[in-house]
Amino acid sequence: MKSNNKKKINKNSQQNNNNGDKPRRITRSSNKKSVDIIRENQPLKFRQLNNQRDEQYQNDEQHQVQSDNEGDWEDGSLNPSTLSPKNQVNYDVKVNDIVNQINGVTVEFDALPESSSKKKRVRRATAEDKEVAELVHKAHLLCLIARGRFIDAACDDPLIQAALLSLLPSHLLDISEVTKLTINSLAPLVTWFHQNFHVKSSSSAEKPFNSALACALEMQGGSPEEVAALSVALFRALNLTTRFVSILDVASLKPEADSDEPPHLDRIKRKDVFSSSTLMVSKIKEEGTSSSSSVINGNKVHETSDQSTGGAQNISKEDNHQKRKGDLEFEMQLQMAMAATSVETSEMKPVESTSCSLSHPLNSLSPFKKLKRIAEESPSSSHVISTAIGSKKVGAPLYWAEVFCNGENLTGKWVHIDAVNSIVDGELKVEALAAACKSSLRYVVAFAGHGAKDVTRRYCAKWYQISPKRIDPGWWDAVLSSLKELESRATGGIPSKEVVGEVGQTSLTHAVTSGKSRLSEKSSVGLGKNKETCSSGSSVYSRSIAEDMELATRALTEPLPTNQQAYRNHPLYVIEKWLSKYQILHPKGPLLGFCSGHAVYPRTCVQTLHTKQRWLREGLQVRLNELPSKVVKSCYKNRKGQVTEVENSAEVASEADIALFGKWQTEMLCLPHAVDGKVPKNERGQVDVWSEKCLPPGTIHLRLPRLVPVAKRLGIDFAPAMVGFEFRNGRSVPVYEGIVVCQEFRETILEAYTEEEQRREEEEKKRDERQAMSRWYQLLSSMVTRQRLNDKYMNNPESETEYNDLKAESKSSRKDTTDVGESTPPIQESTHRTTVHDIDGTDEQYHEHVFLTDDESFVDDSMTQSKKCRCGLSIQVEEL
DNA sequence: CTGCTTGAGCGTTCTTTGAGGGAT
DNA sequence: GATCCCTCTTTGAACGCTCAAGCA
Repeated sequence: MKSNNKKKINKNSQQNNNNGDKPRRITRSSNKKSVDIIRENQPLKFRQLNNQRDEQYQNDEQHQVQSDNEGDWEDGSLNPSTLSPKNQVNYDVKVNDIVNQINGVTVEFDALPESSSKKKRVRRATAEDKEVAELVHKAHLLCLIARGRFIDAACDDPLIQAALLSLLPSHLLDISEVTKLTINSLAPLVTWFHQNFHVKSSSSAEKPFNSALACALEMQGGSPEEVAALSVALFRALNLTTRFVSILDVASLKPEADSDEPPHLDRIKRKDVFSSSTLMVSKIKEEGTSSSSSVINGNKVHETSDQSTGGAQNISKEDNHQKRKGDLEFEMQLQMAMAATSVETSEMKPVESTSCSLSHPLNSLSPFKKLKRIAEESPSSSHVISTAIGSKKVGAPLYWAEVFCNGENLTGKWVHIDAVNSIVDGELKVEALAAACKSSLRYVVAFAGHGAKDVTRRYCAKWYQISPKRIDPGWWDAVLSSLKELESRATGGIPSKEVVGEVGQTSLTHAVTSGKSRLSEKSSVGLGKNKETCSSGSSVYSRSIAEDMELATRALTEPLPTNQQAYRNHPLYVIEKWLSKYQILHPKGPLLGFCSGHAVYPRTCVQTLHTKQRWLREGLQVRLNELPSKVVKSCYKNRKGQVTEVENSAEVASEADIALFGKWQTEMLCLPHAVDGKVPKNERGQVDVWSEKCLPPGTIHLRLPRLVPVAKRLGIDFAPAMVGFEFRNGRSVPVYEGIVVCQEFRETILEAYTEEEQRREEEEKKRDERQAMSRWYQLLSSMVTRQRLNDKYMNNPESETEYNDLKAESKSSRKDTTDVGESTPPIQESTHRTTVHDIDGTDEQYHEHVFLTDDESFVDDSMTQSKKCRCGLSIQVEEL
């Protein structure tokens, strides 16, 4: 531990010294150094360290500085940040004092800590932080999926659907009879909905979602989530195949990503959002009721403010600024999900008249000025209703609908419909709008039939920016796999088995055959009665597969990024600049374009290079006459002990270069075949068994211990099998496991090994028994001796001489028993003659009991032996 | 505002095949 | 004298990734 600390300190100190403006280290390695500091009049500067970890280091450093009693010199430094704030007033003096105490010298400073504190200390997230953030991210995702499924189910509510239909003008009802649905045919419906339903304040966060939806229906307005859900319900009521789509505004995968930015930046961002032309949903001001409308990007957007209702939505920044915003969002979302799901089965209560005014605010739009004034308000005094509760990402489109239009393409098309903002087929606008509202488009999930499907690709043009912010795809796919199946069944995407067979999508075949869909009757009514949905499998051969292909195509046709940084980890494209040391482009083409003068190639051209030795581990060898694809400098030529040899030796230095080869330069490993029972060995007389591929032909690796003596005894040629390395005692040590022998000796060796192991086990068993016997004998002898001595001396205090005799006898008795060691105890050899001295102190005559073997008898169950003395005394002895 | 460079911090990867002394 | 066994000590440098700051 101590050495670890020392290491870290040294590293830290080295790094500090590398920087000219960094603190110099006060070291105990030489007092002369400290004197030199004065002589050269070089200033000492200290860096302000803020985090706890560094304080720990500093404490350790101080400790080292002050503990002069230790034998060897250790590096140490002094940092003023460990002083209390009060003490920092006299910082110079105090540090001088401390240093004086240590070294007896004077140190001058030319900088106060304030100047060095200008540079902010970067606190990096630890592995634990990242793990916690990932867990929060996952849990939040699951909650949001649950929430989405619940809303999706609410959209299938027949009462709500019926109520919506009752409001719909009769001429719009005809859309349900359209056989070839197109975007144009949807436009009037969306326009009507947009004119009649608006985003406004809502106290529904604490209500069951069905009740809230009914309330919003009656008010013809509600939260963005409710309005979007109403649009989905309307489309479903009209027999249109519809999904409820949501951006899962989930807590960041990166630790502390939300809380790093200072409050003033948050304020600026929020202000920007409200002054931006992309505002789409309302911001609620605490005082007064207002509504507003604005025209954004050609789309008319209504803004409605209302009395804030407190509760979950009233999130004061002052209250929460200490908390991680992502966690806060997660908690709020969790509360909403819990509140909503807890009453899932409850009856729909009558809508309260107090919260659901019968007056329609359709014609009460306030002027745009009002909105602007709201935006200029201090955020600390305002309360924001966001679709992501507690989120700063106000105005971002988070909920919309997707309607399947079978008349759009050959196979139909899922069409984005944001009825809240009256946007039809605006899938390309979503990312830009979300970005404008500082919202991240990490997960876009479509819900239908209690299922869910990730459709992020449809709305995301720059996947390379999104991908690093998402959870591990394996976990995400596993979570969605069963939900995707439900969604596909509900939207008519699951094809017949024959069709699946044609397409070759075995995974979907599995989805069909293993179908455990619990698609409710209600949802099937909402989704399944659509004529186009029920069209024959031959025409709609597989909606789900077609969509998967569409999304996959988008993934492969991403436009080239315009900045070269984006190519660093881009999944599709690469520029040579960002290749790592062991990578190369092969083949170098096709050229896809240029970015800042750098040629762009497909990522598939990137090949990983290895040394010849490294390829051997893969069971491959570099072909003869192959030239290295790349030569890099060895980073290990100057390792300890080799420095002097390597110095000034260009020849050796050139040998230190590492020749790298690509996989295309290799072939299957061709090792010499075993001949005449001889195992081909390497220069070390062994076989490196990195894998089975590394075994010479005709040999076999026997991974058993203690095989070497067996093979030696049988005279069979073998080689130790080295399976890897491990670091032990500060160095790399080869690890051997078993031996390599020719295949023909396999059975012979294994038989001999089995016999040898049996013999060894028997010997071990005998040895253990002997040890046990010996130890029992020692124990019993000690007890008997002790008792005899007690009987003889302790009950009859006598002279000092006798007492000394007692001690001497006791000592000799112990010695005797010790000397017996592990030899066979005499108790076993003496014709089973066991002696026990009489412990009855009342006997005047000393009697030594003798247990003869003739008087022994076994007690059946307890494995004990009964022994009798001629005097009548009997004892029971456990048989060993 | 965006993109690039640079530096720092942290985690991961790669490296690699003992020597000496005492007991038996 | 040969052989076996135990005990030393507990890598560390380079690289990759990410982020922040500064600059153009």
